[in-house]
Amino acid sequence: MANGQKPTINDVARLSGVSKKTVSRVINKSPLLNDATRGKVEAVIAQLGYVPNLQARALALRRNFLLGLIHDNPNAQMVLGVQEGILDTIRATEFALVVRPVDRHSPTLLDDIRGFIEQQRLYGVMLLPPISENDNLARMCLDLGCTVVRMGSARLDEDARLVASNDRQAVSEAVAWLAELGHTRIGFIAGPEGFRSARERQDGFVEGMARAGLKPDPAIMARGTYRFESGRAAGEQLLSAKEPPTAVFSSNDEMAAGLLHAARERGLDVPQDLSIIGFDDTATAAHIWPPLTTVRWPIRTMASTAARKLIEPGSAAAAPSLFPSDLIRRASAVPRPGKDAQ
Amino acid sequence: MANGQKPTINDVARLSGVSKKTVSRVINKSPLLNDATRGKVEAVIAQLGYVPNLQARALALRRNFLLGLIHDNPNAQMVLGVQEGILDTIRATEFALVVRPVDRHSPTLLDDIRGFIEQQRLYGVMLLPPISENDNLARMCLDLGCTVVRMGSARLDEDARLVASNDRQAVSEAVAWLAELGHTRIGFIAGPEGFRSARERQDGFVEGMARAGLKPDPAIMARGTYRFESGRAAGEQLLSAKEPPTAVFSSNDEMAAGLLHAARERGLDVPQDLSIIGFDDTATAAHIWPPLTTVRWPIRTMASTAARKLIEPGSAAAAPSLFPSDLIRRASAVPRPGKDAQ
DNA sequence: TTGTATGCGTTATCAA
DNA sequence: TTGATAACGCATACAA
Repeated sequence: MANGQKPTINDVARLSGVSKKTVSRVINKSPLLNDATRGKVEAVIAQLGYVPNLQARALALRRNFLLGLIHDNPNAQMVLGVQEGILDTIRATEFALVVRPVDRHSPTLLDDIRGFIEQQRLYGVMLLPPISENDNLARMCLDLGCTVVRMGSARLDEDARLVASNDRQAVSEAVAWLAELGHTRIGFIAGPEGFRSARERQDGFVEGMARAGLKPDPAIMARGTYRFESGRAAGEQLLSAKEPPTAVFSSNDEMAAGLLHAARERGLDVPQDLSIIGFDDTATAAHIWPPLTTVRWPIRTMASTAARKLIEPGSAAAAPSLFPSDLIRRASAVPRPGKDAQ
Repeated sequence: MANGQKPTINDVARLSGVSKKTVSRVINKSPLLNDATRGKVEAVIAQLGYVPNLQARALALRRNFLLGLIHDNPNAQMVLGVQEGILDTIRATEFALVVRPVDRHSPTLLDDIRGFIEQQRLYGVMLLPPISENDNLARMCLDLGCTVVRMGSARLDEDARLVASNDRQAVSEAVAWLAELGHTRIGFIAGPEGFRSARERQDGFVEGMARAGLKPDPAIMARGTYRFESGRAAGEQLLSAKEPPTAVFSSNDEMAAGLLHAARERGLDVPQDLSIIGFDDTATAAHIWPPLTTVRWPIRTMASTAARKLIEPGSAAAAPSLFPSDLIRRASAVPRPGKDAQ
């Protein structure tokens, strides 16, 4: 405090006439403390505007107060939702959120992340899909002595280290909805190979078709990369089939937007000639025309829960790890035209 | 190293038979060091997998290695772009990026941010619009002993603390482009009052109109909130004017998407009946139909530069602080129909 | 070119 | 219930 520096625990101790250790006890809310002393010290703390030095605490405690968010995710809305969810949990704590976008195609991915965790000595990390599906990565983080929570679209780890949506069921229900609307020629745009979410959604599609008594037709199924352009390409393929679909489920919104463009370019009217359902409920979904019927999963709540699992490993297993999704019904999926007339 | 702990500088010193200080010199790349000693120590470091403890360094150096990103921004794509830009710069350094979404309407905004900076003892912070326009906030960060760079849409601080686009000029050019396409009834959707960017864009509109010899007509100008719904509402207002516009500049993409919906609901064809230009080049812009002509500013480069200014205050003033924007010409703005026939 | 003693701000140990 | 002293891992001042 002497000069223009920030006050330290020593300043507080001196001014309140107690030892450093006593101040430390006040900071750490130790129960064995005389109320009078506590009050005295707290007054000085307030008066000085003293804030404990987190780096010094980290050193002495041999632990850190940093949570890492590691991701390689093309969906900005989702990443930001996750950040907000994590903040919901840690806002009132000493933890801070450190972000690290990575490139999943980098040959040095593992080493990069290892270096990051070691250098910053993270307390815990949250892994977002698709890299959350990498078991080696998760194991490495654990070996580095860092708690881990993986966000995914299926049970890809034990409860304490998982927050997941149930994509299979969600897609199955979306397809059931299309069937309910009278559609029988239902197409599908898959996500990229190797993505767990892509597989889950595909399984959900097959399951939903089966439940509706429908048979998936490979002629109106295509694979995309989750990107807009791939959705457009897949759309061209599907729509040029001999017997084109009257409805298509796209494994994410961005590809659904691409499909919409493909339909427009062929002079088709959406939703009259073609119903579309997407997945993710990104900002785009509500802003395109027609507004897109899509699957929304509770990103923010999941992320908030994940953060709690990270900083309270004790209660981690008890917190929920599976979260239900909702079908958001907008204007892009309508009853099959002429259905009533049949 | 003794037990299962991470190796420290002491372990390295002992195993390589030198003092701690010598190891410290190796870590810090001190020039006055015998090459042989350096090699010997580096070998031990590699063998042990030793990583210096950043918290201990922070304590000894009385500085930290954390950069903060403080924002209350509705545009996810932009925030993520900023994060990636900052990472481009700090990836090879010891710095980490800590994020803090805030609520600009919170009455305790200043106190929240102060607590955050003090607690984490940030080295520097980057402020995103619209809160970057808050002079009191910027000053507080500075007073807290933390370097600051503000991202904005005009010169709102000195070079060392600024990365900005020139929104006024960009909008002026966009309007010039509409005029070139033959439009004379050009409408405008403004951003929310109190936003510097909104003012700059409005000034740019007026300037562009003047340059084209056109007079802005208040009957086809409206104010929005930068959100989708406000764009739709503004659109309804503009399009129900006695003499509706044949082209509209919207102060951001999201409102442009809303305007598009309003046009559709009135049975108008975009772009045949109405040309639209937006601002930001968000993901949505390319994915709506028709693809939106819009203004793109170099977010990632700006953020990367901002990070450099933060961590190298010396060269900060020298780095560029004003960045040019581009008009991305897509399909939503076309020549005014019948113009040639006139 | 290298080493010794000391400090950074906090917590843990153990005694009072 | 409190306090003196020694860590925590690293950097700086000053010597050698």
